[in-house]
Amino acid sequence: MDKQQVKDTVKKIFTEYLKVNGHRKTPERFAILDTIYSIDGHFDIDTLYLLMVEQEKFRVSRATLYNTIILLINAQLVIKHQFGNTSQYEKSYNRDTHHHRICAQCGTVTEFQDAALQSAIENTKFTGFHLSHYTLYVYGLCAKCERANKRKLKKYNHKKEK
Amino acid sequence: MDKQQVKDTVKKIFTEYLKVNGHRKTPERFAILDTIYSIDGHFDIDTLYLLMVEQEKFRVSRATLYNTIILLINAQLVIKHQFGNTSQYEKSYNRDTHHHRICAQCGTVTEFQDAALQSAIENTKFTGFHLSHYTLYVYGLCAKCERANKRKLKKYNHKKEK
DNA sequence: GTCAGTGCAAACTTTTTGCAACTAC
DNA sequence: GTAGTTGCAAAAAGTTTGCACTGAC
Repeated sequence: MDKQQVKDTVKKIFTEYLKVNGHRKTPERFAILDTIYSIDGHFDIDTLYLLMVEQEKFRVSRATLYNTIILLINAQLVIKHQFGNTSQYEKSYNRDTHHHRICAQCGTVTEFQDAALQSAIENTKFTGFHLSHYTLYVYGLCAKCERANKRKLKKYNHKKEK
Repeated sequence: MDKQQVKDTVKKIFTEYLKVNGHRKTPERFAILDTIYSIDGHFDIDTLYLLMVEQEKFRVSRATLYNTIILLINAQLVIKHQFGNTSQYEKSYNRDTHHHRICAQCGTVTEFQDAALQSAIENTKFTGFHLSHYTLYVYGLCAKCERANKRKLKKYNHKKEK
């Protein structure tokens, strides 16, 4: 599915969501949805705000972005991450499944894919819960930080032996 | 392992961590570690602060809690979650593996366990990354919200037919 | 004695809220 | 016309920072 097709589809889904839930179909809301589906990867509210101002497609306030993104999350068109201290968002429709590997020490986040892992999660049965998506955050030490720690330990042991 | 044994062990691990990294062994730090390992489940900084004030064991400032918890995370004795807008923490040493099921609509978080899922994650091979722990957040609709949405949809379709 | 660590308050950042103006229905 | 939505600014909530004081080494 190409980008424009995805945009058309999510617009349809959002329109239906708004109708069913008695919300108005404002131009701001569709401009926000369109902009989000132009972004690859993660973004935060401020980035989205600046991007929309920059593109001059449609000027919206931060408050409206916060309001609208809640609707999009409920409509299952956007998912929310919370790495670090600002909320990160990403489109969720027609997006490849991926997991996040986070260094507990330096905070670097990298994406990875793993078919076995994916099917294990997707085959998990839930009762009284209708699965829509999931986020797996794997924490550990990246190679760089692990080396740094080993150096520290070595230095300390060396001192102790003196 | 009983609670006191766990506390003793983590105290030893933390002491070693402080030594290796050239940090001081202050009474505040050990009081914080001890309090955290008395808490079952999640907590946020404010809850921890109030708990320590209440217990009158050791009065520490919020700033010290923030400072210390970063050390504990680096020492891999505490893990950080970010549901909602406040950071949540939990002890990580000798804690049962569990996953989190989150309702995308009402935000309710429940823990669950699944052996197949756990082994799939733990058997995933990483190169250049030393796994320490992971968090799996499964999002979806809880039974309650799903029912609510179906009612809304029905109401809407009913209206449309008129 | 020295300097890392602490407490306090102020600053900063992100998100939420109140209210008047606007507009989709 | 009317109620939901928007923009703006103020407020709230969580976290970080600066600085003087304290205490671990």
